[in-house]
Amino acid sequence: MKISSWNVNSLNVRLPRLLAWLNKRQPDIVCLQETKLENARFPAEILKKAGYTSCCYGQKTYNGVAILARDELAVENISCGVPDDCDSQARVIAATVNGVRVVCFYVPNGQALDSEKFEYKMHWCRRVTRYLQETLAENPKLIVAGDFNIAPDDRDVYDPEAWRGQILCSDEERAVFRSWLALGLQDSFRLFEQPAATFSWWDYRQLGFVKNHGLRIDHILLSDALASFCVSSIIDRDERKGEKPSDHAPAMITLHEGF
DNA sequence: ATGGCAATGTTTCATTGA
Repeated sequence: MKISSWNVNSLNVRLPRLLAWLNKRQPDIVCLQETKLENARFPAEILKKAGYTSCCYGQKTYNGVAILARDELAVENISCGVPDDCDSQARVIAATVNGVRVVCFYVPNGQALDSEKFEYKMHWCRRVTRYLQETLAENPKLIVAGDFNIAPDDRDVYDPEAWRGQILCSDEERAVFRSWLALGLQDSFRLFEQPAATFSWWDYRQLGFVKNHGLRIDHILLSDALASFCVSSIIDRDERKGEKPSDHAPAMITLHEGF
C-alpha cells in the first residue's frame, strides 16, 4: 500500500498535475495540503472519475486539507479540525481508511520567531500534541502525514548555518517535532538510508530547485505498530520539475501488506 | 543590503507562503 502527502499550493492550479501524478504513481491514500478551495469548489467528481474517494476541509484563499483514497478502500469517521478547538484555519482532517487512522496536517508557517504568527504556530502545535496523544491512544495504527513546516534537523536543510535559529529550523520548533515522535511515532524517512541533501520544498525564487536549495518539511510519521511494515519512504522530487510545479514535492511511503 | 516567485482576491496591488 502506497501512502503519500503533497502540499499542492492550490488544488485548482495543480489539478492537471495531480491527476497525471495519481495515474503515474498509483498511490492508495493521498494527503493534500494548501488546497485553497472552499468545500463547494473541491473537484470531488473529477477525482472520483480518476478512481479516488475524497474528503476535504477547505476555505477560500488559504490553507485547506484533503484526503484521497482509492475507491475500493473503506473511508470512515471523517473529522475536520481538532475537537473542541476554535481554530478558524482549515489545517487538519482525519479519516480511518481500511482500519488505519490517517491524519493530514498543514502546520502553520510561523513567518518569523518574533511574530504573532509564530505565537499562533506554537499554540497550534501544543494543542495538536494533545490531539495526537488522544488519537494514538485510540488508534494504534496511525499515520500522520503533511506539511509540518519544521525541518527536523540540520540534515534537512541545504545551508544549516544560514538557517540556524530561523523559522522552520528553530530549537523550539524542532523540540515540538521531537515531542511528537516521543508520543510513539517515527519519521518514516529516517527509517532508511537516504541520499544526502534530500528535500521536499524549494523556494520558487533564486533558482532554488536548480541549486537544490531546499528544506525537508513534509513528513509521513508512523506509529510503532505500522513502522515495522514500512518498506520504503521517498520524496518524489521529479514532481517539482516541469511546467507549473508546486513548490513542494510529494512524500511517499510503501507499507508491506499484513499490518 | 535587498529582492528575486507564485497564488489569491478586496486585483493591476497587498498579502501570504517558507
